[in-house]
Amino acid sequence: VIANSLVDMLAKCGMLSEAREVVKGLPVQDVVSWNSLIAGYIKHELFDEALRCFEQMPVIGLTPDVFTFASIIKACGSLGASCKGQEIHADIARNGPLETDMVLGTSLIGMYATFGMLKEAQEVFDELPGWDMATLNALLAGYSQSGKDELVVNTFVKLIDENYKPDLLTFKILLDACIHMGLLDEGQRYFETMNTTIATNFTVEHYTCLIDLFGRAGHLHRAVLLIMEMPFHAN
RNA sequence: CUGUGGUGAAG
Repeated sequence: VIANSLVDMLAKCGMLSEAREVVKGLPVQDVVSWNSLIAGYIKHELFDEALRCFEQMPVIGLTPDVFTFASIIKACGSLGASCKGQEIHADIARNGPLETDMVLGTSLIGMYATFGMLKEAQEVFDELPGWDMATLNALLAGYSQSGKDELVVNTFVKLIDENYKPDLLTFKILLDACIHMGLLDEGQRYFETMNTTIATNFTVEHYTCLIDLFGRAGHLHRAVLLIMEMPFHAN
């Protein structure tokens, strides 16, 4: 247990060969040691190394668990490995109970979103027993990435109705969609509504996001106006 | 309450 914490720490710091050595030297390697290692590889974007570990697990008699799958599905997404990802998803589906895990579900949604496979993403979403903001953001990001800007906005409205509390990423996706559609006014209106109605404490980050989008969309004037309006020091 | 997992693109 203590050794696993060490592995995790080393892996998080990017000392991956050291982490691997520690795992190798363990008298009993369990699934947690390997999960930590895999998560480390992914954190440092060594996705194929993560996949290699994943394939190695059964060989040494370890059964991947829900943690392993959540990580490895993310790796498949980052690698653009859609076949591998779907293959692993099929294994997960065969495993019944895993399918209802929200974190794993979110990871799957994110993966399908990056592949532009909205139908699959939606299916995973619909099967889940519950959703949190990460799940919803993954789905919204998928819509956005596939150019379904109206769907982003509609879903956002629905989500507000259902009392979800959007976070910074939600705003980025929403505002991005608005501006993509050329709906600058709507975007800013949502922004202002959110700023006042919804009990969200807007930070300088939120403003930065909208300002950035205005600037990028070629509306420097509006960006400057916003900077002057915001209740912070410009930084 | 022994340790490990999830949320887009751009910059």
